Amino acid sequence: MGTTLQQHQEIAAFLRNAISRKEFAPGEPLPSESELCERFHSSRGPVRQAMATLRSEGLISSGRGRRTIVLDTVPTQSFDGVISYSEWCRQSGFEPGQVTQSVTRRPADEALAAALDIEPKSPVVSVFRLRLLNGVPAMVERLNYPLDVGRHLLTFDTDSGSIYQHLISSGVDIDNATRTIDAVGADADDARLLEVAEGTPLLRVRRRAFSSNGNTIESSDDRYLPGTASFTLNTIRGNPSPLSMVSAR
Amino acid sequence: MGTTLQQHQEIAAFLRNAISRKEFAPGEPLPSESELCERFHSSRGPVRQAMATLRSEGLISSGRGRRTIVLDTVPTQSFDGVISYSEWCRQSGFEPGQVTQSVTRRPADEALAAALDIEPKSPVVSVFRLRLLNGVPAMVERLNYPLDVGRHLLTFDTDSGSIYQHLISSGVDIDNATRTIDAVGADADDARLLEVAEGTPLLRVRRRAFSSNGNTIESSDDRYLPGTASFTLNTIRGNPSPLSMVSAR
DNA sequence: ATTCGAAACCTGTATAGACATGTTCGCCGG
DNA sequence: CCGGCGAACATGTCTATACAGGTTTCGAAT
Repeated sequence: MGTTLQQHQEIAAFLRNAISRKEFAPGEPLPSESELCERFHSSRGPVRQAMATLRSEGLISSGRGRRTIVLDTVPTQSFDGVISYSEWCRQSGFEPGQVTQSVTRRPADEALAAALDIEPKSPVVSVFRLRLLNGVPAMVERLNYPLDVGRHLLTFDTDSGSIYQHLISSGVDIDNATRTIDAVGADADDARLLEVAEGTPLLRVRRRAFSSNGNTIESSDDRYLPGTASFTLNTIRGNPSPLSMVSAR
Repeated sequence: MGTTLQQHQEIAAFLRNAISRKEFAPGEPLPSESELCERFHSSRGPVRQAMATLRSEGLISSGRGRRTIVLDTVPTQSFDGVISYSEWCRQSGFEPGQVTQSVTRRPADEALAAALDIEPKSPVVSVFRLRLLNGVPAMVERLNYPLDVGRHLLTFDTDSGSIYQHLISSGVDIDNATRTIDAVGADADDARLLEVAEGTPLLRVRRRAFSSNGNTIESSDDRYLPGTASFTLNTIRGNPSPLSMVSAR
């Protein structure tokens, strides 16, 4: 954990911190690069690297000649928060909770096998949980893992906490993830668990997670009650957006 | 337009191109930095800058010691595509269309004034359009502009094409934008225009656009028919995600 | 043949300096 | 008082070099 930070990480962390507590007001300028160089006894490289990070996070806007300014601020999200509902809650200051409906070991059907990039009928482990936000139903979670990942869950109490944490500490290597966001109507299960009418609009987030050598680790489907969660993104001219809108047609 | 590209932009464009046409297969390695240096007669700086861009777009994953690998690829989106439905369609190979319902000049109510960061009752220009994808209803668009921006629209035929293009060529400076994504049920207008039942789940994207000196330029609300559009995002361990999930509670 | 270890290679990090190009601000002249 | 020019300053781009800390590979010793 407490590994020493690199300079550019230290600078980025300092700026993120100062921005989030409004020490640098939205709309007005950050210290100039040369000031930051002095303050951190660093050359321009690390400073610019930190700036580039903040820019790609949508926190600041800069340009030739002008001072770098702070944008009206959207909190950023760590990788852990992207993957794990529990982590996200904790980062946002809420209390996560879960009520497990089922943990199943079964052979994969066509669609799931394709999503996990394995042979059809290979064994998979599926988890079906209702997730709570401060004790109130907020999301329905359907997780699917290939057996060599999911086997760590068969002896795990899925009501006790974060599956992600458990997988990490079991040595599973998660390197990157793809999320697809759309809207669906609540099906019968969703409706019952979230205590709404069938067909109620839900925000759906499908996620596939991969290890650094390309193996698919997870394929999941989370459905949020509207009002519980929404997604926010800053995009800056000249920085291509990593969020791409895709048509199904 | 045809300004000469900087080296790092040229390298990034080359790699994006090669990746998108699968000349570098998903899952396997990109040329090493030193190869790219040779190929582009450049030092490591520009090459690493290009890599950093692709990484923040979620296209590649790299790490100390290992080769840089191509992730299963999500097309990226230019800033124009973020702002403009017409641009997005064109980038995705579809034919955009529009049927204007109304263009209105009126005083802002409380909520809209707050969203546009102007005094209540200041005049605003609102545009209400049905948008088509290859001739089929796909999205309901509600755009709102402060008068000094919107005045360019009062004499513009909003059925003729891209409002964004028109504003740009009228000299409006758009620097960054915030998008918030959630799900809502279709209201009476949505339902009528999209030819679905009231309450049908729609994917809503609210957008606020800003100039480089912080003025709010636009506040909009787009509602997509499910199946027409979804959002996809790659996130890589160690790169904080610019897409942040926010709870309303 | 198998295993272990060192060399080769790769990306990450940092330094220092140079020049390009846009913005801001103040001085000076009209 | 105002306008315009220029200096100072800001960020963007590029080069060259060095070292750190991982992975891969291949050869030598067992």
